[in-house]
Amino acid sequence: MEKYILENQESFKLEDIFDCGQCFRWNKQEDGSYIGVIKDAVIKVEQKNNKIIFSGESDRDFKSIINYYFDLETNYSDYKNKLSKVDEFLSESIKFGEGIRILKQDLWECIISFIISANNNIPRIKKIIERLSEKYGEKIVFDDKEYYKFPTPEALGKASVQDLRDLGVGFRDKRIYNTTKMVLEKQVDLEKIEKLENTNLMRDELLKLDGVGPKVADCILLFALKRLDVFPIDVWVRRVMNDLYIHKEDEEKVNKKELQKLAEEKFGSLSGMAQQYLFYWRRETSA
DNA sequence: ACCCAGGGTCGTC
DNA sequence: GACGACCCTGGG
Repeated sequence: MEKYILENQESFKLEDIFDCGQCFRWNKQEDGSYIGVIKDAVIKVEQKNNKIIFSGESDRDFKSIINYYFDLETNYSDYKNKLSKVDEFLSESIKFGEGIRILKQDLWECIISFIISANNNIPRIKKIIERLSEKYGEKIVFDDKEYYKFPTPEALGKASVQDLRDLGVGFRDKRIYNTTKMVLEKQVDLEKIEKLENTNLMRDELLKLDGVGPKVADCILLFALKRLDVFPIDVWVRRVMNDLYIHKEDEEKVNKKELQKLAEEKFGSLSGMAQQYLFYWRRETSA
């Protein structure tokens, strides 16, 4: 068992990081710690006073996995200072979600996870991803309990449309099936996407995948490819942006272009960060 | 029991 | 560009 301890780490609260909607595979334990699977490693994180303790096992360098995944080279104070100056709403939302960090998640896992997220709710999304991993992912034993890696494209490629439907993914069965095929056949080359410089070129590639529309593409860009200039618009973001800035009676009539433009003007290259603070704030504070 | 919404996308018009 | 359909589950 390896351990890695951080002291006085700025911008790091487990609840904020794991409950802000960016990831689906971290589960809170009874003692307040969280356990999750990062690629091939099961990791446990606990936060006590000013210490953050990571424990787990991995073939790769434990510290570098953590440093990378939790984006520990980035200083979030700079982001927060800039965004807090935008207006009182941002300042308020940042105060609420001060411990948020944007995780650098696996691209493939992120693609499938957000295809599943379409017109779905978070508890169900998490359950579906667990079932997919149990059935098609490799087993790992940690602390005498069983965990499962997220399935590789090759492993998931063994599932038929019907297999997926039987697992409870619903109408997303064909989308997952088709996207897996496209990735396996390299009609969309994930390694190439990761090397692209331009956000729009990356998005164009992602949009070729079945089940990936503008919203899902932007989530993938933000949560796996670390593009902070995107602004994923879902029902919650539309809601909070309308309440704060637009004030239309019927929030469904707020169009996406208007919101994209507003985000670009107000948040610019930090739009993705702003989106997370606003989303988390609005979702957690509304009954 | 019934209705509705949930981190949208797709096919069709 | 607008519109309905779409699996399933939890909550009112």
